[in-house]
Parts: sequence; C-alpha cells; structure tokens
Amino acid sequence: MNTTSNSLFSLDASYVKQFQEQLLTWYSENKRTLPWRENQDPYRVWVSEIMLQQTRVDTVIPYFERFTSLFPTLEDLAYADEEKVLKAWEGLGYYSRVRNLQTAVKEVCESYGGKVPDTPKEIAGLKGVGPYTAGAILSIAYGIPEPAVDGNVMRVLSRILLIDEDISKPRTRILFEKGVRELISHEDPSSFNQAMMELGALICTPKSPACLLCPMRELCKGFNQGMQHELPVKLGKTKVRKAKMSAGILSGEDGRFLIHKRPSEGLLANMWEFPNTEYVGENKNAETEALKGYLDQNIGVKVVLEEKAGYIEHVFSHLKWEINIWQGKLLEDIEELPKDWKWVTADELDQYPFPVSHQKIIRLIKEEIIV
DNA sequence: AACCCGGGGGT
DNA sequence: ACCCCAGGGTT
Repeated sequence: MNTTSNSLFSLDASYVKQFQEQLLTWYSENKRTLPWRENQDPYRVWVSEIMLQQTRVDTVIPYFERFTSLFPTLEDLAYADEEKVLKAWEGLGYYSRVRNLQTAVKEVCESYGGKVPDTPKEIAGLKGVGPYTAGAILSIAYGIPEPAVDGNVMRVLSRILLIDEDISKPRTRILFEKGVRELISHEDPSSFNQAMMELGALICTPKSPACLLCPMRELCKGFNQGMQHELPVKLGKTKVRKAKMSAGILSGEDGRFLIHKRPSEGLLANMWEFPNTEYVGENKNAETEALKGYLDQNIGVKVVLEEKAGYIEHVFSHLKWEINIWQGKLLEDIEELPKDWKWVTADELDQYPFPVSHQKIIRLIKEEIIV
C-alpha cells in the first residue's frame, strides 16, 4: 500500500513513457481490422461499445454490420420501431442494452441536437452508458483522455502492476481508473484504451497468457514475479438456479400458433415466446397441469395437450430452464385474445423477436411438426 | 453491496 | 463443467 506516495502505483515518468511506447507500438502493428474502426463516428463507436458489453468481438461483428446497415445514423435508430430494433438484436442477449440505447439516442436527438455529447457528465447521464462506455466513447470517438476500464483492462493492469484486489468488487474498478489516469497517453487516448483491451484479448488472455509474445513483458511486475497465472484475483460465486418449465405449441383451426409478448420489464423484456410457465413437483401431471392452468388463467381457455413434442435445456448466466414442450389444441374458440397474445403462422414466426430458448421451439415446429 | 440481465466460445 | 466476455441497472 502506497500511502506516502502521491502517485498511487509509484509510477515514475520514465516507466509511464516506456509503458505508452511499448503498448502503442505493439498496437499499431497488431491491431485487428474491425468494422467500428473504419471511422470515429461517435454513433458507430457507441453502438459497438454497447454490443461489446459482455460479448465477444467475433460474435459482435456480423450484428454490428447488420445493425448499422439497418440503422445507419443516430436519427434512424431514434425513430425506428422498437420491435424492428429488438429483431436486429435477436440472439445477442442482454436485450435491455438495445432498449436503453434507443432511449438514449432519442435523448441525444431531443436534448443535444443529435450530436453525441462529449463531456463525462452529459454522456454518463445517458441510459445504458456506465463508466466504461462513457470513457470508451469519449476516448475513442473524441480523443479525450478518460479511462475505459473493462474486464480486459483489469486483467492486464492487475498483472502488469501486480494488483491483487478482488476485481469482482465495484470499488476495485475505481482503483484501476486511477492507474489508467496515470498511464494514459494524452497524445492518443483512443489508441491507448483500445490497445489495453486488444492486448487483453490477444496476448494477456485469462487462462494462458502469451507472455513470451507480450510487448509489456519487461514492464510487467506480475510476469517478473511469476504471478501472472494467479492474477487477476476474482472472488465470488455463481450459483445457477434450475427452473422446470412447460411450454405449449398450441395450434388453432387454421394451423396458426399461439404466441405471447413478455412484459416490458425483467427477464427477456418485450421478447416473444410460446406460452409457458414454471412448475414445481416431480409427478408427471404437474408438468401439464401447470401449463393448462396458466392458459386458463391468462386467456380463459381450456386446452388439451396431446403429445409431448420435445425437451429443451437453456442455460442463462444465473438460471437454467428445463423446458418440456407439449403440442396441443384449444378446446373452445376464443372471441378475442388479450393484449400481447397473438395467433401467427409458422412463416410469420420469423418476424417476431424470440429469445434463443424459444427459437429452439420454432426449430422443432419447422423440422418435426410440419402442420 | 448484491442481485438481475443472454448467449456463446474457450479450456 | 466452468469461466469469461470492450458492463449497466435496480434495489
């Protein structure tokens, strides 16, 4: 603990200069060609940063191409139909990201004349823009020397500076931001921040870092003390709750299927799904009775579940769905479906945003049932 | 501070 | 099976 030094990590000027030179030289020679690096359009930088939250570069690339082609400018996104926007995000996960993004670009249109703000306070005030994303946009799009500390940066810096604070604690990010403020290049903040992340992605990887290829090796306290494999320190648990679910592929007289739009808050908000409910209990009937009860309660109709159509498992970061899928029919006609319920044909299913778990059910319909 | 929020790929 | 990913919002 450096309580006497006014420099938190005892980083003298020559260390900082070497750090920047080694890092920026390596980056200029090794950076990947990525679609969001084609220019510095703040809107495109913003979209990329939101997509990249908790999501790998290789996954994001095709989504970014398609999304920016559908919504080329900030105004295009601001005035787009939310369902179209969700559809463009389908499969990426964390769907609140794009709902918040659309809220935020509307705010930029209304309050900032359509120009993405360039001050920390204004930009951090936008929905879905936290400390990382604020720093990323300010540095990458506007060249402002703000830290952008993500998981890569914490891993890289924890090794180079030999910091063994628990990176799962929120306050630890603040510590790393102070480190970046001491190290960041004021000549090229954009490249500096991107280089830290690029190094984390390509060299200083979580499991087996390629220290022998690393441009920072001689400056790396972790490597020099043989501690690179012990860092970063990350504590905390992840326990996954299991939920037993029953879902219905329910068809009407005309061969359409019944689907439901999820509530505007919570898990998979505003996404569509096949009617389903969680049940408890082991006996065989619990599975079907729960689904029948759910449908009776929500649309006031009795159904018959004729045949088990399959079983699907879907794992979230915090939850595992074990879904029994039943094929069935309504026992009576229904005058008018409640809001958020619809009859759609098999072809029309493609127009609605479904989470991957329910895309698996669509696959069952198209491959097996063939109505 | 603790919990919620998806999905995929690497090991 | 477990980890982690260019994190943020809510309570």
